[in-house]
Amino acid sequence: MPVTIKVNEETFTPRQQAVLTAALDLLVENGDGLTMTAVARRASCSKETLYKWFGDRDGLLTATVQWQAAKVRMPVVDRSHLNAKALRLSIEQFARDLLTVITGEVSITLNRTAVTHAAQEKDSLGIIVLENGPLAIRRRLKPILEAGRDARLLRFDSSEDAYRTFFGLVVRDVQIRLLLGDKALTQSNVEANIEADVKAATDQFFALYGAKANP
Amino acid sequence: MPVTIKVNEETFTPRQQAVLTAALDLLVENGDGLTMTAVARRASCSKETLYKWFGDRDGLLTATVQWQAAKVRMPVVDRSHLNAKALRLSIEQFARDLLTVITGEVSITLNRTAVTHAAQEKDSLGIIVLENGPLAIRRRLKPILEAGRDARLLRFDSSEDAYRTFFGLVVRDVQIRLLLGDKALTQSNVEANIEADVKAATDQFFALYGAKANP
DNA sequence: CCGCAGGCGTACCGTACGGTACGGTTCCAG
DNA sequence: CTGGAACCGTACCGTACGGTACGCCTGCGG
Repeated sequence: MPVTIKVNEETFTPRQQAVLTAALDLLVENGDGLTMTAVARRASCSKETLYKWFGDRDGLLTATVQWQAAKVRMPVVDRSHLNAKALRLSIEQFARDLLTVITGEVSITLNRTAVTHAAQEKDSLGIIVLENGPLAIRRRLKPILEAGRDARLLRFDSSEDAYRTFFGLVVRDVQIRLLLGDKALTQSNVEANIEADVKAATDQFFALYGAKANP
Repeated sequence: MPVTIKVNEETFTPRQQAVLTAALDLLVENGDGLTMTAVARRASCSKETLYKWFGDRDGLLTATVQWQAAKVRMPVVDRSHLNAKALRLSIEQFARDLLTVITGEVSITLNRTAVTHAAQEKDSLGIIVLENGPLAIRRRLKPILEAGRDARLLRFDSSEDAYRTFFGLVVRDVQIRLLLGDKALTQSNVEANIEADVKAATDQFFALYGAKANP
């Protein structure tokens, strides 16, 4: 059984990327019903090629998730002159990005796929999703938070705790409800409220961690 | 194809409950690999009986989730004399219950199963899990919050928003990381920190919604 | 004692799908 | 022009699993 998982290798030929796009499309529209035959037909390639390129079904799945997750790129925040207003805008931007990503159809599909995968003692997809989702935001947000603390604009002991509180304030129960297919949370319904939610979460975050807040 | 989904009928004979217990055990230990043959063997019953009782595989799955989810019962909080201390203890208790439930192995399994199910345009399991998980807590917490507001101990416009903020402060990124199989979050690791997390979340909740907090 | 309903165990069927093999085509190097 | 590498399309294989059929046993009402 050829494994050849190219986890840390995101270089795919255009043809391979076309295959991955087809796989992702099938994943999004058809739910979990991703079959090798379907991918081959959709991408107009042979199954043999799929197996040559990706090893097995898991390899194809991993490559798809890896490749797509890596495409999520958050805007870099200017950290040079960090007054109160700029900090607040940065935080708001992170909240907006986070909400936009997790409510997107692709993100929901990828998270569902990874959760399903994790239910079978396979945690590779979960790690990839975590790494490119929450943890990516954390890596980018933490320096901002610490810069804010250095500038006496924020107050906290652990930037890790501050980040996780931020995550909770922003995401709340939206992600789990979307993953569970809650019909009351249509995507348009959520998107319409993103701005209000962003503002509310940012207000609450500053209420808890702003310099003027109680220690 | 006999359907006979007994969604609002949680009366199962002891023999049927033994079957459901076997199904749940298999689900927990074997992940997604729940096969009718395995359940029949584990429960020492025939597949034909399974199909007679539960219709099909989905029916068995639904009955299992429904039956188990309904077993989660949260303690009722005394609402009669609601001073500040009692309110705080109640809130803490809800936070503790919520964290304890969602970090439990059974809850993780059920949520994973429901998410997997939702990836196939089947939202019945998701609804059941939602209904008996977050929404059950919401139903019980909201009256407490509103009583707290009536007693001038809390301040908020929408009890819905207050509840969802509470959920976010308590759950943060723990649930999604557990569902994705994050190895850094072993169950024991989380359980050891539950008390500290409960206190922190409650503190933050009161900082945001306590009567003395900024409007 | 008889008959039958309920249920166990097992054999069986059909199908879907992962994975492989193979012939045919295109394209490029020499 | 020729050999070969890459790849497409498709046929094929093996297996796992959902669902059904059937034979047998047990308990119980009459």
